[in-house]
Amino acid sequence: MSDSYDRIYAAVRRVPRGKVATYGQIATIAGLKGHARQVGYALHALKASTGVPWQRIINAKGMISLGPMRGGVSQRLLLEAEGVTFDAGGRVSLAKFGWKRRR
DNA sequence: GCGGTGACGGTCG
DNA sequence: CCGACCGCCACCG
Repeated sequence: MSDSYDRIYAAVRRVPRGKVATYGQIATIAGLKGHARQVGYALHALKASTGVPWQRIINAKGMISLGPMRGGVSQRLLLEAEGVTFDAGGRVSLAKFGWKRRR
């Protein structure tokens, strides 16, 4: 396990329930500013039983980056279970659910 | 060690 | 508002 991944996971854990964060935001918090892709890799390599709320991480468009058959559907259900709503286009309102990091 | 790929982001049209 | 292009960089074969 690399320290970078650990930081990413730590950043993801800071996202409160019912809120969502973008890859770029997580990357910044993790100290990997501009390396949003690495965040994606880190989460993809993440196992289900790690306790990391990976479902709260979405792209800048407010949409689920995962393909529908790659777990995206599951992610959406998890978010809706937390109170996050999706519009007709399958997008989340970042203005309402976007997490504003506090320190 | 090289080249292609990707859970992305920002800009341009 | 939405789609297309380019840029960045770590990971995998």
